[in-house]
Amino acid sequence: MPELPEIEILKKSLNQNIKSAKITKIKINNRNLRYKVPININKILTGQIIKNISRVAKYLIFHFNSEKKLLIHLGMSGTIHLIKEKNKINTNISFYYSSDLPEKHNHIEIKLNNKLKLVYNDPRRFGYFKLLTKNFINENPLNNLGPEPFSSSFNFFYIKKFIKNKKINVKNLLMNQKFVGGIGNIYANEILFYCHLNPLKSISKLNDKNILAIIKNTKIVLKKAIFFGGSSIKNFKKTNGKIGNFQQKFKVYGKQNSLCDRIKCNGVLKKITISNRASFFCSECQN
DNA sequence: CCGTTAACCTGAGAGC
DNA sequence: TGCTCTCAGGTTAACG
Repeated sequence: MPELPEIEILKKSLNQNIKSAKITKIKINNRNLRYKVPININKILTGQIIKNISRVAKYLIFHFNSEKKLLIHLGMSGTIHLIKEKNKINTNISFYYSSDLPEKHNHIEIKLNNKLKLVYNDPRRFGYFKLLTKNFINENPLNNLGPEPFSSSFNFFYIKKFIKNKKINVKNLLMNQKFVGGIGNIYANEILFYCHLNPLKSISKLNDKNILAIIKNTKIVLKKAIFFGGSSIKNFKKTNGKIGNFQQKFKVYGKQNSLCDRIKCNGVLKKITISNRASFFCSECQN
């Protein structure tokens, strides 16, 4: 569920609260995430000082005072909570809005030397922890990602080349992490609305104007979402005590049967399924 | 190689 | 109240 904007917000919150903290102990309650949590993670990371936390696409990367790195992907339902050790009172940082730490599915607990404990909660267990060391550089999932949406390498010529001889629709293109990193189902739908593009449109029929619109609106939508603190649906997400508010700005996601927001368009938003994912669009102004 | 589908999981909500 | 069914912000193995 978390896409680029939500991970970006989470990254900022974590840097504000646990940068330069030292890991004193890691407790694994359940190793069975998408991939098994490394059994030696406690031994490898205990004593490490968190130098910085960065984001690439939908991945969080913990950097330490050594070559080691910890990669975290939240999958569909992963959340990170920082709680105070002694009284278990929450700090204001958790991916979801919740006044308490959930009782179930707290799979990994990382104790820090600043009286805080980072807890990884993930009911569906689609997320995972991966250690990156020199020896495993070839297993780095980041190697398979396309450019960051805000980077200069996500440009007209790159897209021209990427879509050449490919035969998929534009929605699947945006969600393909090898094409561009960080866009998921919500933002793919929203970006296509801003582009006036039907999600089913074949990428072989995209003209130059369409490509430029994709580049421009991808940046606009993601930046706007970050500005509003990400999207919080169902369970609300906190970022330093505030929930994300971008869901209030949705133009199409989850809004089937509503009227199109665009001025001078009287279309009714539709919901269809594309590659097993819900897709929302206005059939009047997205062509 | 390419594109599509099913599978991995649990929980919330709808409908009966 | 409780059962069954569907759906969910992601990724990828397996298949044709």
